[in-house]
Amino acid sequence: MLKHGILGLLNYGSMTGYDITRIFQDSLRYFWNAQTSQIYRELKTLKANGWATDETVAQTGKPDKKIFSITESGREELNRWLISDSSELVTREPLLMKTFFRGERSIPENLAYFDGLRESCLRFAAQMQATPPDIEKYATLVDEPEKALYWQMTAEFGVMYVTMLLQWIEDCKRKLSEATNAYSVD
Amino acid sequence: MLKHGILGLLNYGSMTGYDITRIFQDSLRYFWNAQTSQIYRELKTLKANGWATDETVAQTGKPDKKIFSITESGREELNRWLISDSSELVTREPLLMKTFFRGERSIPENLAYFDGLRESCLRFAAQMQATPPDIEKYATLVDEPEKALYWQMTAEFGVMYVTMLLQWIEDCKRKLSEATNAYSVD
DNA sequence: TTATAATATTCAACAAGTAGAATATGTGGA
DNA sequence: TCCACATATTCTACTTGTTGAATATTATAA
Repeated sequence: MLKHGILGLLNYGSMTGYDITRIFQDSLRYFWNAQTSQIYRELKTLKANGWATDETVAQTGKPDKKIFSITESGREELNRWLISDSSELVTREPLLMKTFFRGERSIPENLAYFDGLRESCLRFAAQMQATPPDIEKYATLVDEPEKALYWQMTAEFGVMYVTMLLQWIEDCKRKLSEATNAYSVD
Repeated sequence: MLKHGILGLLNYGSMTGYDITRIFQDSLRYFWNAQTSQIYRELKTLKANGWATDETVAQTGKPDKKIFSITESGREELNRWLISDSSELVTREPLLMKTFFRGERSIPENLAYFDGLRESCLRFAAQMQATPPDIEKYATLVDEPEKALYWQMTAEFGVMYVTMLLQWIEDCKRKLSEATNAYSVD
């Protein structure tokens, strides 16, 4: 999956591992967390598969860099991936795993747990609000402006997701308050 | 994470790898996909860490089984995990990775792509509707009925998530229709 | 002068997840 | 009789993701 994400970026234009790392941090981080080390490793795999080539460029004032370019075979692979069937709705939701087993802890502690989640959501939402300009920035990467449409969709997913999460958290807290009232009749 | 999920189940009562596999398929599959081979492997790790013990029980008419039980140290680990900070909102959303790069494909094809996603969501929603009885079934596993409250929360997350997804898909399709009208003026 | 930030890449070790087959036992139905 | 099914576990090989450090160059600011 990360392989194909990188291939997708290279398809916009040749770039270095460093560029890719920054684009991930700026734009794709909201739905995919990639470590620098993993990006460089996948670039090697891409090259080994013949999906990309690299060229070392000496620079003055900066370390040398390796510019990666997608190959024809890489473009084919990208499209193969895009048209492949993917009814993969279920990934892993660490959040829910931890919620599922919270019966072990007290209701007040769990209320605090949900408050913590709420803060994370608000931080995330604030970051989402702060970053739309980045999408504009990378829009210069592509030739046709319609492509930015799909980027916008993923950004909107982020907004909807965090809104839903906040709603869910409120529902959970309400349930816990009701449970507190129900179990502590004094 | 899977380790702790298994630990959480063992905390409800001693059980075999086979039991755990079925519980994952019945109840936790909606937010965590676990392979049988992985479950058995993690059980070995749990034992190696001293978090669980196992006892082989011979059966008549069925193969022998290994019943795993959580240890005191395992309970401590479970609680350590539960109280540990986890502002891990961002996992990986393969769905969005594929959406992000759809600019490569035509608008009609992408409309079909979203229709496919919609079908997956509807299937998922139908399955969600069909499975609530399973939660009731496993409710007999626990001593205190309040614990089922948290299971219900994760189930409701599933419903809200799929509802949100369907809404998002409609929004995306609408955007694409508008784009079609905008770019093909004839 | 010294620290630090930005640029740029690499590596080792480990943990976690995927894919798929292999093995074994007995029941119930066609 | 033979097949499918439920029960129950194991294994190999591979891919992917995590952690954290190491290395190198130059500009800029304190």
